[in-house]
Amino acid sequence: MEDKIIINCALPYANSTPHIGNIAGCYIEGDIYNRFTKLFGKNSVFISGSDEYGTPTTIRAEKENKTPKEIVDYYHAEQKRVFSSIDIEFDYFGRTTSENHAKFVQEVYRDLKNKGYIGERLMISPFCPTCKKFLPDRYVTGTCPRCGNPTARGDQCEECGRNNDPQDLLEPKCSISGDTPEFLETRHMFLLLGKFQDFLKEWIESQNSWRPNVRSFSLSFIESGLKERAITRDIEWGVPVPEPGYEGKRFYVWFEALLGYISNAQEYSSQAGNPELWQDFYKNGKSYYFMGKDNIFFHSIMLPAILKGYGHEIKLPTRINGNEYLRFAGKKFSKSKGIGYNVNEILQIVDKDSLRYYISSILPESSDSDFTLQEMVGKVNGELADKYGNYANRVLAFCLKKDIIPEEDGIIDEEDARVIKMSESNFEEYLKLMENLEFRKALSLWLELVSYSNSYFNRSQPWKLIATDRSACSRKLHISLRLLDYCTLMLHPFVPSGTSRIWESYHEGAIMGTFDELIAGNEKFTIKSSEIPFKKLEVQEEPKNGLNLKVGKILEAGYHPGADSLLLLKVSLGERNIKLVAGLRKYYDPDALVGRKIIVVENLKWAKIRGEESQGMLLAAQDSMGAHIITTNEEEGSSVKIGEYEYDGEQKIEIDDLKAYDLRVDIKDGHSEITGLIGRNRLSLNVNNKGLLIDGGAQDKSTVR
RNA sequence: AGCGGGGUGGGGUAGUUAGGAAAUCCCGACGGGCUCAUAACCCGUAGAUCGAUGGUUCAAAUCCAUUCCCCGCUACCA
Repeated sequence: MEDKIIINCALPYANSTPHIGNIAGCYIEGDIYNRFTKLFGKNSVFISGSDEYGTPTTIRAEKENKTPKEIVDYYHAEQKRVFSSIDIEFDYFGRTTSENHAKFVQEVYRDLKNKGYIGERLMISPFCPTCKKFLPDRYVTGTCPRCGNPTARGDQCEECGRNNDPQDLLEPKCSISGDTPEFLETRHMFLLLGKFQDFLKEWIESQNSWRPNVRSFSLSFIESGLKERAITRDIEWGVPVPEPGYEGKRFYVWFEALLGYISNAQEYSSQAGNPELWQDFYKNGKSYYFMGKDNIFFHSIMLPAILKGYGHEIKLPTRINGNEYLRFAGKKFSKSKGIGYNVNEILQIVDKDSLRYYISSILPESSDSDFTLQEMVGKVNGELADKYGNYANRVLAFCLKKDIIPEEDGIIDEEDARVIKMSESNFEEYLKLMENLEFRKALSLWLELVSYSNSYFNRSQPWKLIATDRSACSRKLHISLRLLDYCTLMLHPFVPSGTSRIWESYHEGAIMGTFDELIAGNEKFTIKSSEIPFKKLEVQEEPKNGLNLKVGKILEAGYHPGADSLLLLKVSLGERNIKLVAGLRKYYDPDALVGRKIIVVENLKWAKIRGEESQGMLLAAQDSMGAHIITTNEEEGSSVKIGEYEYDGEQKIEIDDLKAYDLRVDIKDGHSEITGLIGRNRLSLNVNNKGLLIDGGAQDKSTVR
């Protein structure tokens, strides 16, 4: 009997719009695999849903003066809309605030409790007498015991990064009422994870098909010992705990959300008119889970422990597919810092097919990968539009224009036989890779076949054959179209819309049914039209220099009182003086710096470093010998250009923005210069057309910052 | 500085888990072909001592050690 397959994607948290990093790290892979399994005749369902409980939702609701329900309603709808805007089609996209979900979570909880996998423990938690409730750690503020920051939070101090317990804070306050919380005992239920330690170890060790990163991460986690974990909290927004005395408590999100996979599948089954359907999948089938690497622990350890404890014949995950991160031009995608695009924004630049193609070709399967507009344009135009799109168009347009019907004529020459064999073996290999979730490799195999198809068409020269041997011409075109069939179906899971368009332009039906049926039905083609299937992208960015670099002269230098690697400098920029903090203490004596000319990044956001304000930053080259300040003989206050580009910006920049310019030392023919990137060009920094100097010299390719 | 991930032709990458003859593919450069097609496609050429050093081995991009550099997160980075 054919395997049943359930495909799950980590439930997205219902408080934001997914960005490209989320899509690439999880959802698009699920969608690709789902489309693949369906196209190749497997019985699969693709399920996810929004994760709607938890403290971040409460916080957001308070900030926006809304109820948590209003927040999650909005984002649930938003997420559905965003996924469908890029053809990510779930069979069911549910939500953890459903009644059924709560019922199922409580059922699993009772079962685990009865079997002795859950124990009650006493904890000490901050309780606000004014608000009359226990406070989440982050709702407690106070003075950090390490650095003295008076606005540290109960979970972490933003100033020194220390991870706190709320009890550690001096003069703790409730961040809502401002009153001093009491530390009271409170009871909570704990999942006794340790009971599963040996089982999990053995189970994970036997999972040979898992990616190495997932397997080794999980094993090393188990190696360090599994501790019991609280599964309830003193909060209001969550699934109620069916336990006397727990009326004011709720399940902690991670425990409850993991069960969403099954509760969503149950809801899907009911909706499909067969409430027991989900059992087919979870008891007799395979289950695939797609997620980002930050979620591996929950899926490879928590979920299996819960399912194992619960039993009821539910099978443990078949594959846990943890992905690395997709970065945007080298930086982590971040809404709050405005790095990268969310899906809505990127769709104003590219169409969904191009976006899906590009993301598929750089999926962060085994290591972090970079999303850049430039590379996207290159790949989409060169591969999707030029090679594949143009191939479809050139074959179809030829047939239409010359009014020739591609048909077999019973003859197969040596060349044809070789091509057919090649396409078949390429396809077999593709199937193996797809089944093993190696999507990037599968896609590069596809590209190989596209090139091969173009090559065959070139060698066949149908434009000549049509005059000399119409029958052979028709046969060659027929084979060309069969190659197009393979290319189109292989690409279909990745780029569903565009491939459907192409398919329908030369077949009677749509891409419906299984691969075998589709291929078998193609003894004859009915060419209806030929259009350019993929438009080329035109994304151009005017290169500009947003770095305001000025020559400065050090007036005073001294030690930073509160840090052992920092210096404090007073610097003249000509018309005014500024204060700088510099990490040079290990390499420079303050006295030796006074009077030196330096290069200052003038439009850097001011920042407080260990209590001292830094109103810019000086440039220094860093190599294995240490730090070397960048200097010049020109007047203080002079501007530094990158190539011919003068400063052209108004905004203050973040320190991370410097990385885009990739300032570094370049040594050519014995001469050192400082260079930076403007657009694609690496240009040298100069003041009044004179190059910059490096104090003491530095090694080639040293980073300047 | 701590943790994690990497250094492979001009750029981007595959190959490293199980060491083995000529190191993969895409872009770019150069030369050629074709004219059906989206100035597209196809063929060919050049270009890499696989970061460095040392070791194991008949054999190392691949294993071991040391080291340098880069990136991400964190930070006494600014």
